[in-house]
Formats: sequence, structure tokens, C-alpha cells
Amino acid sequence: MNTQTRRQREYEQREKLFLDAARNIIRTDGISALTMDKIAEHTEYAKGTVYKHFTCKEDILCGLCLDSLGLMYDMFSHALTWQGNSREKIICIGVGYQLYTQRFPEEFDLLIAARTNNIREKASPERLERMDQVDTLVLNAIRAVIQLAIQSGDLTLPEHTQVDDLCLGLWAMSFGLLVLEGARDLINGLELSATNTLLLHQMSCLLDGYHWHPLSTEHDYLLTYQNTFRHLEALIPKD
Amino acid sequence: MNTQTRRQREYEQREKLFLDAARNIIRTDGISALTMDKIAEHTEYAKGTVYKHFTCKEDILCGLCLDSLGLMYDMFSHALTWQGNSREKIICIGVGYQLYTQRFPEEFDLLIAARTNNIREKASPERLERMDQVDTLVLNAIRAVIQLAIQSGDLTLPEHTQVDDLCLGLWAMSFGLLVLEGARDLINGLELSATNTLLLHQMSCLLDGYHWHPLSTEHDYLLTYQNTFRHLEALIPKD
DNA sequence: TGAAAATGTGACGAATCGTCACTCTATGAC
DNA sequence: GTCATAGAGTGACGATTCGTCACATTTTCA
Repeated sequence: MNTQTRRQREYEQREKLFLDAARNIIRTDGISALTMDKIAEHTEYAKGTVYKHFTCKEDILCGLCLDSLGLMYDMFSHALTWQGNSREKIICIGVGYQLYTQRFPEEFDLLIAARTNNIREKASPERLERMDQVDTLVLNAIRAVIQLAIQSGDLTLPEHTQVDDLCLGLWAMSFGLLVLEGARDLINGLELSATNTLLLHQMSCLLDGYHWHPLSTEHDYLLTYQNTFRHLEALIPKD
Repeated sequence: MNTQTRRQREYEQREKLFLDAARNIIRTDGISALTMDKIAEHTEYAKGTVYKHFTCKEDILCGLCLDSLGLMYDMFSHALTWQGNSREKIICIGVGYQLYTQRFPEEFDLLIAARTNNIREKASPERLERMDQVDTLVLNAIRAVIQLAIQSGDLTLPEHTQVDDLCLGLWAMSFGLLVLEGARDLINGLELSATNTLLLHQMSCLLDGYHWHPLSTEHDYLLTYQNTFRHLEALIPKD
């Protein structure tokens, strides 16, 4: 009987317990309401035990981000299996991103915060390292679609442009739009045609600019959007 | 002699004093090192006096953002006067944005934070209102260029697309790229052709996708980038 | 000149963080 | 079965910081 592995398993379960408690507190009362004492109280452990798992509060926030990124990655890899042309796969990933942020706005706020230095400089190096790893996984999902598009002849990258350039561009556009869309005060001051399909349209223009075929004039991507939306909606954890 | 206006002026000067102190603390020691006591100490006022001006710490952060946004607006309006075609003006705005974030990364972190709800829900309504106003000013600068492009025939918006859609798209792309570029750990894992001109290239593709003339195949926007860069660099406060 | 108004103060209570010396418990060698 | 030991768990504690408020000081102006 291997005590060591059981101990390890229990440790991981407890870590999950703490993170779940933190997530619940954040979902109901917002990030600023999260305290170490509350986590301890909710899990019926002492605060010291929480600190056996996390170096500080920011470390917990990063732990939550790690979970979110993981879920995102799951959704993205699922998107890769979407039957359709390469651009449709990209749209499917974008839709997954959008669904996630709309379903869990508080956690998206966390993901934003985790990109700023004042959180990262406090979190433990180990957890940051793990976040980078999941970042890479997510990036690889997008890279894979771009590679596929190049191989299938749908896309020819412009001179002096690499796969990762486009990769970051797509990510930036999605991230930026979803952040700004979350700022309601800002959005209300704008005359937008439709908030939901905004990401689709902007991505379409960007990819048209890259001459990624089939162009938006050659294919009904709005239909793709609607289909992938319905498809991925079912995957979002209800919780 | 109008005592009222003098008082008012002194009040505003003091507010500026507090904000400057806060900015200095943040620039040297980071956001997490900012405390109300330090601001009081640095300005040789008591903490209570600081609270006469700001309802809470987040209110100060928003106050700093307001200043940053103001500087950004100044730079953007300057960009509008750039002699060139409409796309060059947009690039000029983008370059201004990029220069600002590179010169003051800590304050850009603030601008990011100020877009998340957990800061906004604490700041005073008055300051949020003022932030919205400056947001609108900045937006209007971009809107103006788009309108100009439409009027001059450089741009015809696609069906079901409004000026603000493109406006938000441009902003999102720039914002997203600059945030992600600030996350060094992330960028280091990518194989990018060049970080500095990344924004230029992505914006070029987006605008090509919109058929905003002259297209990037018809005009050397890299030259525009370099020229506007040099031009705006001189405008950034040295401080 | 002095009362009223405006401005400024810093001690204080409350909240929260992160620590650490200690207790408790399960394990496995004997 | 016993008992030494590792590691899991504790929660009181000091430190930090926030935001407040009753009081002190200064300014204004009748």
C-alpha cells in the first residue's frame, strides 16, 4: 500500500477544495470580498492550512486562473475537432472564448488581473510556471489551426510574418474585445450594430486582410457562428 | 477678490499634488506599494486630508487613470493633425498608444485594472463619470478619423457595420496587443518577427480586411510608422 | 476683533494578511 | 501493543493598512 500517493491525492483534493471555495466566494461577492479567513471558514480548515498550499492570496488567484485556463484549453481543443474549414475552426475557438467570458465574468476579470505585473510579482514562481505552460497549450491550439490553414493552402502568410504573429494578433483582438465588452459603461456609450457578433465580424475582417480563404464574401460565417455557439454552449459547465 | 476661485484653485493643486505623489510611489515601487499613509507622508499632509479629496484608494487609482487618459487624449488629438492619408492618421494614433504604454508600463497596468469591475465598483461615481467622458473624447478622436476616411472615399463600411464597430475593433486590437506584449513571460515563448511593428502589421491586415484605402500593398506604412514614431516620441513627457 | 466656516490632523477601530510555535494524528518500526 | 516521528492542522498574534471622526488650527469676513 502506497501511503505516499494517497497523501499526494489528498493534498490535491484539498487544494481543489480551497480553490472551489475561493471561486464560490468570488462568484457570489466579487474578488474584493475574497479573504483567506473566509476560505478557511468555508472549508472548515484553519487559515494556516490554506497557507500550506498557497504562498499568498495572489497565489490563490493564479490558482483559479490556472483552472480557468484549463477549462478554456479543453474548450479550445474541442473546437479543433469542429468539422469545417480552417477559418471555421478559428471562429469556433473565438466563440468558446466569448462564451466563457460571458458565463464567468468574475473569472475573466481574474484572467485580466493575472496578466498585470502587480499580481504576477507576488504569486509563487511554481504557479506562474504552470500558468505559462497552459498558456502555451492554448497558444498551440491556435497555432495548430494556422498551420493547418497554411498546409491546406487556405492561407499564405505575408512576407516577414510568422505563425506566432498572427496567433498573437488573433488572441489580442479577442482578448481586447472581450475586456472592453465587459466594461459596460464604455459599451453603452457606443452605437454598435450587435455586441454578440462583434468579435465574429472583427475577426472576419482581420482574416480577410490576411487573405485567409474562404473569405467572408465566399462563405457564410454567421451561420458558422450560430452553429458553433449552440455546439459549445452545451460544453460550458453549468455549476 | 474672489476667495472662492482661489480656494478652488488651491484644492485642484492639492489634488494634483496627491496624484503626483501616488504616481511617483507607483513608478518606483509598483502599485502594491501604494498606501494612503505614504501619500500623506510624501506630500506632508495628514491622511485625513487625502481622504478629503478621494473616497478610497481605488478612487486615487482612477484619478491617475484619468490623468493618463488625458495625456493619451492629447497625444491622440495631436495624431489627428498628422499630415497624411486617413490610414496614416490611424497608425499615428496607434503609435501614440504604443509609445505611452512602453514609456509608462505601471500606469498602463492601472488602465487595465480600471477596466475591471472590482476597481470600478469601489471608485466614486463622480470620477467614473469623468473617466467615461475622457473615454468618449478618445473614442471621438478615432471616430473622427473613420468619418474622415468615409467622407474622403478611402473607406466604405461593410453592410451591417457601423463606425463604432470598427472603432471598438481598432481599440480592442491595440489594447489587447499592448496588454499581451506587457506580459513578458508570454511573449518570450513566442517566435515573433518583431515586437515593435507587430501592432502596425496587425492593424494593417485588419484595415486591409475593411478595404480601407490605400491598402498596405499600395503604400509603405512602415515608413509612416517610423516617421510617426519619431514625431510622437518627442511629445511624451520626459519627467 | 471674534465668531463662523473651512481646512487639516492623527489617534483609533476594524479588517486582513501572513507567521509560527504548538498540538494532534497517522504511520510503521520494533 | 507501544512509541518515536513526520507531517497535517491550528489559531492567536504582530504587522500593516484602510477609512473615520472628534478635535485643532487657520482663514475669512462682518
